[in-house]
Amino acid sequence: MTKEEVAEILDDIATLLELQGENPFRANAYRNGARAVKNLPGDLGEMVRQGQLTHVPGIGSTLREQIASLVTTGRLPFYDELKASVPQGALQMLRLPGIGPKKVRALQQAGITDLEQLQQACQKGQVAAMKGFGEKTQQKILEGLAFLGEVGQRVRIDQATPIGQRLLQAVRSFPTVIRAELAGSLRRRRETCKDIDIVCSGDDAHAILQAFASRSEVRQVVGLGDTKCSVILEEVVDGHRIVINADLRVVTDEQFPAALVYFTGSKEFNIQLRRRALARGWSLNEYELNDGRRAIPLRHEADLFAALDLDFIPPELREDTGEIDAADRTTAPRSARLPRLIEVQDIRGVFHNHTTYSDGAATLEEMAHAARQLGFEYLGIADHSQSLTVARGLSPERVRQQLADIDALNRKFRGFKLLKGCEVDILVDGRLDYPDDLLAEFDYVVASVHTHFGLSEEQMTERICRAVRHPLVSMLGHATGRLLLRREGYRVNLDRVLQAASEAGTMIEINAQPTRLELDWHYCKRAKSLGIPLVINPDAHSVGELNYYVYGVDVARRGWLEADDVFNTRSLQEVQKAFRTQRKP
DNA sequence: GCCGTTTTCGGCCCGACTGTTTTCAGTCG
Repeated sequence: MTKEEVAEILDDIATLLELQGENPFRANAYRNGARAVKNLPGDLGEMVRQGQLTHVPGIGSTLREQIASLVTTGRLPFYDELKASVPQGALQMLRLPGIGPKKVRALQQAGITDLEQLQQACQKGQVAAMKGFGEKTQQKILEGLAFLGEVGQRVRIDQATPIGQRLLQAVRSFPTVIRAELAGSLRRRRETCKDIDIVCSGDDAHAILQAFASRSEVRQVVGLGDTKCSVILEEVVDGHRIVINADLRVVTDEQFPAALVYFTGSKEFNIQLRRRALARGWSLNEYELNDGRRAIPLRHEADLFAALDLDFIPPELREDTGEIDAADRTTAPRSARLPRLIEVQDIRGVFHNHTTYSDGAATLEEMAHAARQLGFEYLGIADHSQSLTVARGLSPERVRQQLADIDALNRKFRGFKLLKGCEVDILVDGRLDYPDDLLAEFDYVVASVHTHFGLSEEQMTERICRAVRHPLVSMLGHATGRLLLRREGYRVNLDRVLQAASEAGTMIEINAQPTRLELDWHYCKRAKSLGIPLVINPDAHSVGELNYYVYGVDVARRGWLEADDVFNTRSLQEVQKAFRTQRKP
């Protein structure tokens, strides 16, 4: 069982305990445990066997035993019993806005155990009559039922970003607004967002909130108070209708720095920051940092960090995975420091891109032109290999033709070069889809899994490790095959894959397609610690998709990567040299 | 359930908003 699966079960247990009306702190302990497991460095099975879970904060004796049971037997009787005692419908009710564990419990005790019964009870007016409920709650449930599956779903970052940017510009243009910034997961550049958070400072909060609530893209005003407005937006992005929540919070300009930190989160990061303030007898909330006598004057976010003896922590790192310790100015000698994160302009080229030769929409020439427009020094072409017929994978003859075309084009370029690569399929047994003599003709080779997703974890891990160890493979393509919000990745032990890559000197791709965004940032951090170079690749199938590399930079930043950790920050010469030396005879 | 330079028991971040209430519980972030 993978770390992710174990973490999900612990998280489920937390939810089930809440639904049972258990002590909320006990439930929270399971959520913390889930997070701790997810962030563990290394192979969970190995750590359990070695007894290394003993010193992990957030995992005590009970969780340790339960995790061991899950890892060694794949089962946890406690979880099974808990699951059996809570009706499936209860979990679905939790997805309704405004409905939490307490209300679900009340409904269950009234004999309403699934969504269908809930709808009927609301229509008959029975829910409004229950203690603690009322007309409005009943109406809200009915509205929630109508939009279930639409509102409250997470949205990909490439879809949320343009909506957030437009909204932010609008807020900045409202009269009396002084400062405004995106906050929340969008500012932390998470792969997906549940809502769009904006914080602003201004003199007339009422007018600002009114202007926000009256925007044309607002479908519904969910809440409107003195300092805060919550709406549901409906917008079309790239031809897709997106429904997403948006919150605006208005504070005074003196409060803005503390508010921005607070609403940027993450929640776990905020808790740690607040604990740090408490530890010195201070207090921190969304308005101010107070030393017990007065609010400490803050002009910018960095002032708040400095007041707590911390270096400025970039939003992408605020996940409570060690960034506060790394930023701590009081520990001497500094054991760990915050990384100087990679930036978009550090990228000099990308390696995994398709053309009309296989399933791309643009020709070699068009792709090269677009890459030069982006200021790249080089562009790697890596079309699909022969067995991937659905993507018009290239036969050896066709791909040799492509290599000749690239040579011809390169003779025309000054200060720019097309690099010759391929995205070779990793066959079901871990062999590659081209013979070695052909692979040796490329400048570099990306190896990816596109078929047989249903293998067991053991088989898939072996399959990928074998490809990663192949002396002609330069980098592993999209490491787990996940499609965000649509498909889980295949079952694979990534810790073993990383180990194999580290030993073989094989690089690993950060696939910057916003539908994929893997290697997941948790593992980027781990890859870095193993000395594996990461490669940001847009996996572009058209000219426009070359721009996706910026989302790969987001992932890299969340994974603590510096420019030196990412292969495509190197110059053309360095890249070519590295590819050559990677292939030891 | 976890955790400990105040503690092995008694805490566990904290405020806004809503709706159902006559003073506050539940939800949310």
